[in-house]
Amino acid sequence: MDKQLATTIFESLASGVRLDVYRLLVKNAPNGLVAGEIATQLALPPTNLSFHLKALTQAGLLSVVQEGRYQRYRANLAVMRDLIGYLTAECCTGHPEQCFETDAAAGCCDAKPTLSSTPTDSTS
Amino acid sequence: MDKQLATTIFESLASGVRLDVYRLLVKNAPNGLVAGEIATQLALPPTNLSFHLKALTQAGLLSVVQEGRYQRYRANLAVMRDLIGYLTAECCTGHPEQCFETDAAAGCCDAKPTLSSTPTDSTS
DNA sequence: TTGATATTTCAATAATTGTTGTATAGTTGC
DNA sequence: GCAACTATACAACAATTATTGAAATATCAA
Repeated sequence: MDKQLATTIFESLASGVRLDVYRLLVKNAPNGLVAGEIATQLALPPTNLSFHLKALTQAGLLSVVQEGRYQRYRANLAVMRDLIGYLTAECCTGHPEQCFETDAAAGCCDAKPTLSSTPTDSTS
Repeated sequence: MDKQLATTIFESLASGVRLDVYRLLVKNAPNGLVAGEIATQLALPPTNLSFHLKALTQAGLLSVVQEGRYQRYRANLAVMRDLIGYLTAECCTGHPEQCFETDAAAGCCDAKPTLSSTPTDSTS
């Protein structure tokens, strides 16, 4: 994970449409969905969906395989895991006691609710 | 965390400049830095930095307090934690065995390297 | 007060991104 | 071969975002 890739990934998720697409595929992991199913569920014109699927795929967030005349898209969860690592890897240098309490992504499947509402200190 | 906020946060990080700023402040949590220090470290014109700081702050990723004639910016780690939860909360419905292995954000401070191929690059 | 410092706001411009319709390419089944 | 279906590529236009310098606001120090 380098800066260029991280920026590309954030750009990919910085659109309501693409965020919907990505989350839909996270929810439907690991089977994924074919393009037409995504278009139907999100009520998007195929041209526009294709534009956004391309962006997500080029960022590495999705992978795609051909199945006959269909294209099946899947969320690439490992990339998200690496992105989170990139954001948090250097945090709080010299002050570990102030860090994330996380557990964070463990909210997935392990369903540890320890994090959802606990505020750290706060400034606001 | 709703879709609008998540999109705003991703937009905030979808710029090389803002990603640099945010990571610099994560690294310098919890003390934060004043605007001039950020400008110096990242070699940015103050006008441009102010533009990006405003975007990050409005997204909730940073908080700011006035210290005399300085403005001190800090990364709001709780927001990032919630964002990660938003992305992963519904993943793999019905197929938990295919999920994130994470641990992910625990890379912070706990420094469990179990998850990533490449830990960091750290050059901005 | 005056002058220096720190940061933001404003306005103009440059650059990028999103959406849509039409056209194209590949797959299936007859 | 042909026609129907799935999806992507291209082109035009609309909309948004990034960058910069000049001016404004606020604080500090004498």
